[in-house]
Amino acid sequence: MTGTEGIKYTNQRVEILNFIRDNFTHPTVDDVYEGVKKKLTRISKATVYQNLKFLTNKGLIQEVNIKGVSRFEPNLTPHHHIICRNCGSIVDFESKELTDFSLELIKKMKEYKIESTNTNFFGVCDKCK
Amino acid sequence: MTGTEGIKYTNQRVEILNFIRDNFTHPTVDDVYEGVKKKLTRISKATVYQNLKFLTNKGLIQEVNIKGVSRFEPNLTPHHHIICRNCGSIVDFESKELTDFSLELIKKMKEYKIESTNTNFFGVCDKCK
DNA sequence: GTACGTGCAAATGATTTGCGTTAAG
DNA sequence: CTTAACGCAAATCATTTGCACGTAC
Repeated sequence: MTGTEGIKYTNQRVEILNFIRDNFTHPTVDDVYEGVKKKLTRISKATVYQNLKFLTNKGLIQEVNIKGVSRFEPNLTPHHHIICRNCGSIVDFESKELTDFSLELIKKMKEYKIESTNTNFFGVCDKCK
Repeated sequence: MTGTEGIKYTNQRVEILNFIRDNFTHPTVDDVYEGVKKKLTRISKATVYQNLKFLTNKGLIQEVNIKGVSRFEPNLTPHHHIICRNCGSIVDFESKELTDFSLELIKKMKEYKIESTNTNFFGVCDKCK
């Protein structure tokens, strides 16, 4: 893993990182706080904020903003999201095909140097149908 | 235009709506407030918030959240966004081809009833290159 | 005339910051 | 030992709400 040199692995930081790595539900700041607090009862929310920013900057986790809410995920590879407008659940949608198609299409826009792309799908999940 | 019956067209509401209809830069709440204040100097920010929500609910404008910031746009048709990571500029990218491709692809996910889709492109614009 | 909208100030909620203390390397 | 991280409380910033007054229809 690159960028991991010189990181102080405090208990708090490790628990936050592990929590996100074990969670594919795209937890919010509060989700992370509540989850980590079960092990580290004295952790403060400021520490959670600080570490989520830190880990994101280090590229160890990724931040996604969905409908104005910050969420965090361990999946660092290019992918897409399917979002249920009823229950708010979010699942990853891996499709290199879609990523490639999007990037190919955007090449026509010569004014831009595009670096990444992602597609959001909004609809209703199985449970909510 | 549907849904426009029974709307009280106050000065404030009309100016806010016109401001967004004339602006294709995806203004934030503050951008709208500053812009409309030039004509209606006594308008309050609460009124701007209330009307942006109101107009969005009525389907007269659309809200997009980009990197955690709420923005508003007059473009009601399905489209995509190109975002410069340097200057933050956002431009619309019309591509029925991409929308259709995305929707076709997602049909394989039988668990979901997808209603809409949109793609964000991140990169560097001409000026910032 | 009535219901809805407005402006203002206060309330709420999310996130950041300052600072004295603690712990990783 | 030294520097970065922690916990806590206060500060900041975005957004919402309560209410007395104003205005569209």
